[in-house]
Amino acid sequence: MAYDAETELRSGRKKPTQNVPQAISNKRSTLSAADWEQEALRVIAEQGIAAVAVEPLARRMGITKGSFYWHFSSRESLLEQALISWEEHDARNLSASLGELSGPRDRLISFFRRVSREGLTHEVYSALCAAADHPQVLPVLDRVAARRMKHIAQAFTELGMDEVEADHHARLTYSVYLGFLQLQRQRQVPALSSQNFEAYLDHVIATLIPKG
Amino acid sequence: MAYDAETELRSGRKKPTQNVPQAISNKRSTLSAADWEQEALRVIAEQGIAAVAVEPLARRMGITKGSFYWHFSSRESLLEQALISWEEHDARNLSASLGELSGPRDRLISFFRRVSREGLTHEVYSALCAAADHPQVLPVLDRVAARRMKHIAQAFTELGMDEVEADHHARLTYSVYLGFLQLQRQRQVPALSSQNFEAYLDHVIATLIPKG
DNA sequence: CACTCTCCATACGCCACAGTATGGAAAAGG
DNA sequence: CCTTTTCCATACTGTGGCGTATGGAGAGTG
Repeated sequence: MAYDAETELRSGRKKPTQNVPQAISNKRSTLSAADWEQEALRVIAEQGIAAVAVEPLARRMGITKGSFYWHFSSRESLLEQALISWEEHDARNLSASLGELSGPRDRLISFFRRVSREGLTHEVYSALCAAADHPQVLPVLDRVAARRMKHIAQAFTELGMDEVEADHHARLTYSVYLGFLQLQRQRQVPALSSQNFEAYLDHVIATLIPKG
Repeated sequence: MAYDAETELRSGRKKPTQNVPQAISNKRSTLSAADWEQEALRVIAEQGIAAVAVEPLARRMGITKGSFYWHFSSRESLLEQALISWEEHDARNLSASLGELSGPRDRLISFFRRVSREGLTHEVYSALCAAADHPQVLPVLDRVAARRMKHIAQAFTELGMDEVEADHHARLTYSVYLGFLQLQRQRQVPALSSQNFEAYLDHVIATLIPKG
């Protein structure tokens, strides 16, 4: 696995420690646009898109708006950049998973298991799903979902389904994933590490993935 | 079916037509708290919870805040009342569907088919799911999901599953429903009336519901 | 050393919305 | 008919965020 929760979003440069009592003063003395993007993605994962506000974000980073508007023209452009960055990362994740496993059944199982790894990526995705009405988010969501479902449908085709059935089954499978994310946001799902979760996952796999 | 998109939210009393150029001036000359609640639910369905703001809502109803703060102590209490009202309505829907169909398989199929009817109820639910992080919404979501999943698990039990398996399958089935709502919000789902949708629905039923 | 360019702090104006205060019109009750 | 109660309009304060203007410190460069 090339990415996990730790390395997903490289932890970035921090600020120059001026008068902020945080213990994380290190690295560079100046911020880059990428730093703002990564912090925005963290906020999205933690509190959703609506929480991505310039001034609170700046406070969170121990800095002021002055910096932000030097790197970005507006809040909107930050979102745009952050979303692009995240989407590219997600696309890399997907093709990476394609390369590492050969069998279609393994790839499908890995798709579900991936939920418990890559925490931040899925938290961001979950938050984005919650903002599907946002004009900047919707196209990203569409592309990501389409990519993933195509990936899944391909696997089902390899398992012997015809194209129409594979498409339906891919949509169904992906819906299960989306529904799981929703239930997870409601904390109505067993802990990812519990054995109850493992039992559920086995049930899902047994129901959705033909025994190859 | 006791409720459909038209009668779900009874269209309520409107305002006294003072200087607002709308064509819907009728009925009572004074508003009730219930009118505010219903309008709030419509806004939730259309634009999500965040769009439920006092002044915009008042403008939408052709009235001013003065009215609102006579009926409610705060925006928060409006949300509280509206959510309670919706939850009660949804609970009635559920038990109504329990009464009208006898076989468990029919009840499960009807659960999915119900999505295309009861438009407003599901639009509200979909919008609430998108705001699962909201402290007032979360408990409502929990209760509603729990009720529905219990209902579904009961049907699967009647179809011969043991309790654990029925619970897992109910969670899985409900996840499919939730995922469908998500894809619907992204407009990545065939139109509810299309034959493509019917084909997908057949696939879902064939995959998830044991042939009794 | 002076000069420029990079990055950030500070202060400002603007707007949207929450909630309050108060008065007034119209219906209800006597 | 007069009074009380119900319901709403208007005007106000306060808060929080967006975007702008401007100046200043620090590093890099001649």
